Amino acid sequence: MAYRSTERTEQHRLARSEALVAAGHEIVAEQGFGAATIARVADRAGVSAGTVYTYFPDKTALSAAIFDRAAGIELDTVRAAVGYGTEARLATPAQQRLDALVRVFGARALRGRTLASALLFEAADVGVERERLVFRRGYTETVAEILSDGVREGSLVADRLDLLAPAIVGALGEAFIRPLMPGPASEPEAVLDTLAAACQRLAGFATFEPPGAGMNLG
Amino acid sequence: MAYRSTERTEQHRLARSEALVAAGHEIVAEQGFGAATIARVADRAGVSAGTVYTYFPDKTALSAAIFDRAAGIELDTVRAAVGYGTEARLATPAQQRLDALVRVFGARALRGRTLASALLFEAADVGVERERLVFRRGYTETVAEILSDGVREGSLVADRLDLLAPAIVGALGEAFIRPLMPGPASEPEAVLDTLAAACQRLAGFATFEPPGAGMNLG
Amino acid sequence: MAYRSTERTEQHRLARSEALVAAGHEIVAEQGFGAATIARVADRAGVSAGTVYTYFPDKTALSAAIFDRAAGIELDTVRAAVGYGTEARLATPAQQRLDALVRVFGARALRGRTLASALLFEAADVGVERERLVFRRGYTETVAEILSDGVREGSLVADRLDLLAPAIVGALGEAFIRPLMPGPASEPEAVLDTLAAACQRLAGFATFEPPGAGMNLG
Amino acid sequence: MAYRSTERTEQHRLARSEALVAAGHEIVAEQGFGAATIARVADRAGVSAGTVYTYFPDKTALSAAIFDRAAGIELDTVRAAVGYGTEARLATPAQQRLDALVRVFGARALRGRTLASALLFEAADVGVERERLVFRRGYTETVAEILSDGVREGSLVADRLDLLAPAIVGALGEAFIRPLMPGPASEPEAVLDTLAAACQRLAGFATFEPPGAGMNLG
DNA sequence: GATGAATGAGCCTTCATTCAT
DNA sequence: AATGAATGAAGGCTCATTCAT
Repeated sequence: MAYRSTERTEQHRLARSEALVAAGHEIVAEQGFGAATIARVADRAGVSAGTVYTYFPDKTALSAAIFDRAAGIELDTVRAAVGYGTEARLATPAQQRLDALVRVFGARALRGRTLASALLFEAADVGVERERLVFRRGYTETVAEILSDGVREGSLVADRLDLLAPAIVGALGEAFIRPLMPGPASEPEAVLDTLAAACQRLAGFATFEPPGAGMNLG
Repeated sequence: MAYRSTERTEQHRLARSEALVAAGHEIVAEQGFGAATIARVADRAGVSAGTVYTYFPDKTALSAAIFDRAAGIELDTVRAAVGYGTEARLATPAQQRLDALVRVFGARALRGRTLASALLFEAADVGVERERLVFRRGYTETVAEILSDGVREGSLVADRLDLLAPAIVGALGEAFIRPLMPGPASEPEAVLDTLAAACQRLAGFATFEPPGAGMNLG
Repeated sequence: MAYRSTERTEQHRLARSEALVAAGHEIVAEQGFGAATIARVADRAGVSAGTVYTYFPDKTALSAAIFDRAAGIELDTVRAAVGYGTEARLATPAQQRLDALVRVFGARALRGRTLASALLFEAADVGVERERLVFRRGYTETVAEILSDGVREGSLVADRLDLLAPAIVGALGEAFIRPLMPGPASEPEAVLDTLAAACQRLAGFATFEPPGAGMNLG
Repeated sequence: MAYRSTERTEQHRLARSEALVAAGHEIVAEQGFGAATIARVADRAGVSAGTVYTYFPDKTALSAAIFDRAAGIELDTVRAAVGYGTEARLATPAQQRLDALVRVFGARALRGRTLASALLFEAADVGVERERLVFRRGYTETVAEILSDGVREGSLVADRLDLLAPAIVGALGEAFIRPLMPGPASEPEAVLDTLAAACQRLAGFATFEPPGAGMNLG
């Protein structure tokens, strides 16, 4: 009766909720989590501040949702690029997949530094910190899969993947995202090349000639 | 007389300023930059909030000064451990010095996570971000010196030290300070060993047997 | 047909309205008027917040209706216990009826403190305050009837029943409902006995031996 | 140096704090605790809202202070009227002192109903509720002292003073403060007379001829 | 120079009420 | 008649900054 809801309505709810998260995503990408106040997010979504509370119980939940969306997109892109979790991935040598991972991650990070920094480093809500853990674990698992594939295929000798994988994730985050040294900015290409090679060494692969993009680089 | 007076005054100014920065350092080490409000710093220094503005034009400047002090101490300790900038450093192989750097840095970071996290990651004032750049450059230069010493002594083949050095710094920061994966926490010793080895590889050194503490570890 | 429809509609209206008030009653009994927000009441009644405004012009009116219902039930129970307004009441001595009133009131209040407190004391809407007046008048009239019956039967000498009756009501409310003095809590039985006796004196009856429950205690 | 504080300053602090509490007192007396918001109190004290937090840690503390002041004045007045805690009190018969208590309490309550109601009944902050307990205990102790003096002097036979005393306090509060029955308002004098007599009976004193004011009635 | 009280903008959150559907 | 999303005015609280003394 009236409203014929649960279809149109539910869709609307999702759209609104999505709009709020999208607005938050934009703000975080531009200015970091510190700028993502309830009022600002609501305003950018074209909605009043009170309305936010129809969709999220509190700021922590909104922040977490924003983080989830932003980080999820990043992680999915990287995973797609290396065939994470697929059978098909084994058709490509592990070393080449690590190379792809570094390049996809790096290219995106260099393009959107504020966002990358917010996702990886910015101190924020408890909600964000909780999600961050999940997100980092996701990256670490992705790297770990590649490394253990490498071990299995014989191209890599390594123990303590539990320490090596996060170290690689860390090196990536740090090297790509942190504002690099002032002075003549290196061209992105050179940065990518060097760090891809460094990660190969870090992982323990033998020297590697980058193959040109053989996979989807997102 | 006038001069004298000015001198005394100047000394007093310095002492006060120093007391404020020291108080801030303590607070940041205990609770991060988020807790270092003007009122709290002034209070811990035994001074009124208004007085802070006699010594620093605004909060940004105070935060920057606090950062400088805290980060400076860390950097100096690491540099002392590897003989940065001294003639004497050349008596020790580069690879061994890199090992020392990793271990000193890591040991301090693991001991004082809040401070380390604040210095490396915590979102903060513009002032802090600016200083952070300087600080990271300091580390990078320290690593770079070791690497180029290695090249000179023939133990290392590497170009693009400008990219390699920050990658090493980044890997260190990330791997030591971020909350590691949930699950069984590795013992600090194992962490240090593994990361030291990984950094050797990252740098491009051949495999290395850690030598027992041959240098001052601060 | 038209009439029928109207009747059905009217019945429906009443049912809805009643459901809202009942929901409010529950909430007030559990958590007081402060918890009886429009949204909460509507939700518990299985109705949307907007719908409330179809039945009540504003929150004040809803609160008043809730109060009316809750207080009405209490008052009716007490009145039934003392035969208020019936011919039959005169078969029981006034003093014994006052005893019954005190015990019924007290027992219910001790059992449901939150509700009792909400009805008697909780600061609330203008609407509630207005109804509270009616409610208290109801109690006062009940006591007054007993007292004047007592005068008529010769067991009591009193003028100014208009002042005596509310004083008795007040003593009841206060003594039973307010958190009693800290320290060893008296057992409910003792409290009931003592206050029943005190009310006898307050009313002006001679000493009275409580008779065992001679009336319906609801 | 500068400010020569701790004398002038401390005095000023006290004055301001006092001004805030006084402003709160006024508001509560006029409109109850519900109206005593931080902003409103600050405004009436001629101060900004933020300033309140210089003097009170949070709203609970401010409310408690307001309550303390208002209730303290009332209690002190009543106690002075009955010689509470003094040796001199024993010169006056207990029954007469109870009479004085009722009249002083009642007269003040009838003069300032909103305040009395706020102090005795209004649901409010945790801070207020906590203080209210103390305040009620104060009244109860005052009544209890009179009653036990009466027992000692032989004019009264009573056990369970622990229940009788609060019942008297309750009766007073209720009968004087609650809006009495609508209709022709009784003259205050008659109300006082009747309730004073009722309280004598409630306490268990024999009939008593009111003596004309023999004590300070505040 | 030092003080520290005062300020006021800004943050998160709640809730009675309205209105297009 | 019913819906329930949206509103916007409060409310409590924090903190960098100013200024009379």
